[in-house]
Amino acid sequence: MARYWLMKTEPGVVGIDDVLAMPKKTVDWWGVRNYQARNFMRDQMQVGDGVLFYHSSCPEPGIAGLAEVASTAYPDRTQFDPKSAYHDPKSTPEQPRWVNVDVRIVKKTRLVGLDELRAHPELANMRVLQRGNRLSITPVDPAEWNFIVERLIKGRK
DNA sequence: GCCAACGTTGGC
DNA sequence: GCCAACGTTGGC
Repeated sequence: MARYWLMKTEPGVVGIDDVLAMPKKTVDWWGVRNYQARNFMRDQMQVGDGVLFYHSSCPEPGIAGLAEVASTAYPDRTQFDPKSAYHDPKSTPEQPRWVNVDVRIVKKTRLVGLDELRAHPELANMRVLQRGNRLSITPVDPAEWNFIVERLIKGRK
């Protein structure tokens, strides 16, 4: 059964326009260094799962588009690169610690900002709206996904 | 720049 | 295994 996720990225590093410019509009979701987020990718994500592509740490935080999981998890290339800020000296190709999936943009949408998300009681339980939330990948309820896609994206302007 | 939240580290 | 200190995230 398909699942739904919200995945955060900093548009100053890799934003939705950067991914649209890539071959197949697909990016490897490198750089996750949190075990809970890693485990979501490793243990639960399946090709075709829905993704809310979220911009964070930027002037306009919010959902910037719809995407989908385009691969199962495989080792994150940056963990082996000594020059990368994401290098993990304790990780080896034989026993990689960090993985990522590929994410493909389905469509860029208008920016659905945090304030707008907060305005709807139907979305009040979303992890991304909770105070102090830091987890970069969070599951999204089917009802929340449907509300956002049907009411906030397709249903408006 | 502030600070809440929380994951990670390391001494014991 | 505990837990204080430290580091990071991310909205404001």
